[in-house]
Formats: sequence, C-alpha cells, structure tokens
Amino acid sequence: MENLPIDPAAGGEERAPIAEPTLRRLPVYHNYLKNLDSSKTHAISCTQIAQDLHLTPIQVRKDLACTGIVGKPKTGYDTQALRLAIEDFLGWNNPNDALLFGAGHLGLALLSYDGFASYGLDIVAAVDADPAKQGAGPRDKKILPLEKAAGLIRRMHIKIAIIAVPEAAAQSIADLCVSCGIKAIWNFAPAKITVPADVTVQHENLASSLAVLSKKLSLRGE
Amino acid sequence: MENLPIDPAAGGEERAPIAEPTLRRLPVYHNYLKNLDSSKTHAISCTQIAQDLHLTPIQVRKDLACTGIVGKPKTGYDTQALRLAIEDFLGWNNPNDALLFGAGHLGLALLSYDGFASYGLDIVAAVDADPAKQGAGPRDKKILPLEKAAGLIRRMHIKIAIIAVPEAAAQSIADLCVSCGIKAIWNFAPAKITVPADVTVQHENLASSLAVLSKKLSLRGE
DNA sequence: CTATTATCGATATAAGTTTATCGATTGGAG
DNA sequence: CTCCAATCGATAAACTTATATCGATAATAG
Repeated sequence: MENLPIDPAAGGEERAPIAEPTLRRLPVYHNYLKNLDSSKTHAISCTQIAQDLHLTPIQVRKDLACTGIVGKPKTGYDTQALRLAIEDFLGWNNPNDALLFGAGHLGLALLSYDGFASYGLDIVAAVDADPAKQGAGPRDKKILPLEKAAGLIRRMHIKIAIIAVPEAAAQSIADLCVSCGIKAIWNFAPAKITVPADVTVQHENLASSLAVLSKKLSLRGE
Repeated sequence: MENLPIDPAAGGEERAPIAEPTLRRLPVYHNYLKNLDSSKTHAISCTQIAQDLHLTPIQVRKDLACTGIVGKPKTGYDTQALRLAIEDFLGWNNPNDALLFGAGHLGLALLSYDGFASYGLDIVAAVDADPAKQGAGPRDKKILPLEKAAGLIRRMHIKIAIIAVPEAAAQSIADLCVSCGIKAIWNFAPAKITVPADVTVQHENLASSLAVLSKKLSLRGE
C-alpha cells in the first residue's frame, strides 16, 4: 500500500530490486521446505514445489533466483542449501528484537506464537496500559506497564515495534515509538498511522483479506 | 497467491473485473470514512482522502469508481453515500455466518474482535478439540467440541470457515469443512491447504508480512 | 558412449496495476 | 454574469508482475 520501491539500489551495488509479491512467497517456500522429510529429499525441483504449492514452476524458479541459489538441471536445488539461502536472504539469521504494544487477545496470540523466532524476530516483552494485564505472559515473556516502554527501547536498542492496541490509541503509541528511535512498525490496529519517512510501517489489515474472501465467495455464488 | 481472476465476467453482465489491490484498499477507505465527523463533513474529495491515507488522488478515484458512486466536481463525494456504496459493494450488508476452528490465543482474538460484524462476518461459534477450552468464550460466543462442527455447519448452512488451528491439524480440518459443504476458508495456519476448485481459500500469512517488513528495515540500514 | 528427458537460467512476451494527461463540470469570486 | 480553480471521469502511458519460450546442462536408460 505504501509504494516505496523495496530496493532503491540503496547500497550503490547494482542489484535487482525485489518484487514484494516474491518477498511474500519466500516464507511460504521456506515453510514448505521445513516440512519436507530432509532425510529423504536431498534435492527438490521447481516443478515439485510448484505442484505442491499450486504455483507455476516458472514463478518458483524466478522467486528462488533472487536468493542467489543455483540449481542443477534434472535434479533441482539442494533442499538444505535452498532453505539456508532463503533464511539468509530474509535476514532470519540475524534476529531482531521487538517490543509488543498491547496485551489483548491479539497481542497475546502474537506473544505466544513461538514461530517468530525462526523468522528472525524476537519479541522481548509486551507492554500494556492496563495494570490487570501486567505480569507474566506466555512463554515467560513479561508484560510491563506502558511507562517502561521508552526505557526498554532505548536500553535494548530495539528497532521494531508491534502495535496491537485499539485503533484510538494506535497513533499515540506510534508517536511514542518514533520518539524513542523505533525504525520499523508492524501495525495490527485498523488505523492509518503517520510516521516520519525514515520509519517503515507494515500494516496488517484483516478487514482487507476478509473483503477479498467474501467478494470471491459472493462472485462464485452468482 | 491463487491467481484466479476475481471476476471472470461471471454473471454474464459486462462488468470490469476488480483488481485485488483495489479490493484490499476499499476497507481502508471505509474505515477512514467511518472515523470522519460526519456531522461536519458532508462531502469528501479524492484529494483529501489521498492526502490523509498517503495515496494518490488518481488511485483513490479509480478505486472508488468500481463501487459505482459518482462524485461532483469541485465538491467530491457525499460522505455517507460513499460509505454505503463501499459497504454495498463488499456485501457487508448481507452478513455471512462463519464457524471458527481453534480457540487458542489467535482464535480467541478473532472471536473477541467485535469489528467483524460490521465487515459482514458473523462468527457464530468456535470449536476446539481441547475440552479445557470448551465452554463460554468472549462476547457470549460458545466454544464447542470439535464433533459438533459438522452438525452446526449443516444446520445453519454456514459457508465460511476460519481455521486457526496448529499447522499439523489444518489440512484435516479443511477436509472436514469441505465435506460439510463449506465454500470459503480463511486460513490462519501457516500451511498450504488443498481443497477442491469450487472452494475459495484466503491465506493469512503473518510470516509473509514480517518478511516484507524486515527486508525493508534491513535495506534501509545499509 | 550416445540419445533422451527433466530441469535450470535467461530472455521475451503478456497481463495486470499504477500513474499521468486531458477535457468536462461545478462552485465560488470578482 | 464571467472567469477561475478544484474536482471528477475517462483514456493513455509507464511500470510492475506473471507467464511463455528457448537453449544449455546433467542424470539416466539403452
């Protein structure tokens, strides 16, 4: 929705910009590879991946190409190497610390999901304005008072904030984050938040996906 | 990810197919309109919307055009009429019943989110295999044993299932849904599920969004 | 050893989406 | 009343993304 080019040839290096749809599919490939019986499958072809994931082999090949991996004709890609290449490309081997704002149901769902660690994200703690919610959260993560946020971000040099607060509070939390030096915000509140240009925001809008689903459904029913 | 055209001129009517990105933005516009002080703002222009939402006026105008609304030069669109046009277009005035599978943190987050009703979705109940989770859920919604699902779907003619179960269980739940006549699945499990062609699946993949966010962040840091 | 076939990688084409351009219309100022 | 500025709506151009084509390479069978 924010139409920044993902790679504006930033580093001076001549490198192809990465298409966002490709970027979104990479975790899907990774998850697929993770679920393969690696003791059995040493190599995997685009054709096979495409078939299992309902994509075209051409698209799979093009997506994987951007990770720099090279395959062998007639065989495909080394399963393990491919998985590592994706992890490397996505930066999942350099975990980022994140602070979660909001310990409602959604916040707790995010906090208790232990899969983020393997995606390079470590939620170090949550904060919530409601004293009743403070204390111990899932997976030994602490839920702290909102006032602790600023200190925590500065002390731990946290660069990512996850906003899972009610719509009305989203902008003020975002402002707080920016003032503490947060550089990326993952926003689950159904609100447009405004931040300086050097801060990246990723909106997670459930209503958008729902709209797509129900529109498809209604069109089929005609 | 599933590349069906959203509107394959289905009804015989000559109508433009709707672009998915447009479909995803419509709820954003709707939410924006909802938050306007309607007693003050009777009309709103594309320019204004675009500015507030960080989009281009041209794109806003094109998106809104597909709802069939007509604006007045120099004034813009009637705020109320626009909101209704979006709701109508997205079918939010004909709520769909849905059944939720899985009452973990994510499931409860979805169940307790009372905003879905205004998006045309009514989660009538949840089911969970774990007896400890069964009973009363948020907002007076019942959490029932998994075995009740089939009967409930058939009895209430439910067409939409929401899957918020662990990855390993996702496919078998999907199979159950299909066998009961479910026509649309909103899948929050990080697993590719396979269904017959006449069933619509919308994947909600948090890892994909996270990949986009962290990639943007790492590129900026270079 | 050679022929065959599956697969990759690169280039080219097509499809889809966004952005730009332009004329038409309307409200308000002079 | 006439002119000006803002806006819409439609069409065209630019850009992005997906799909198709083709030659090269490696495993396998004969």
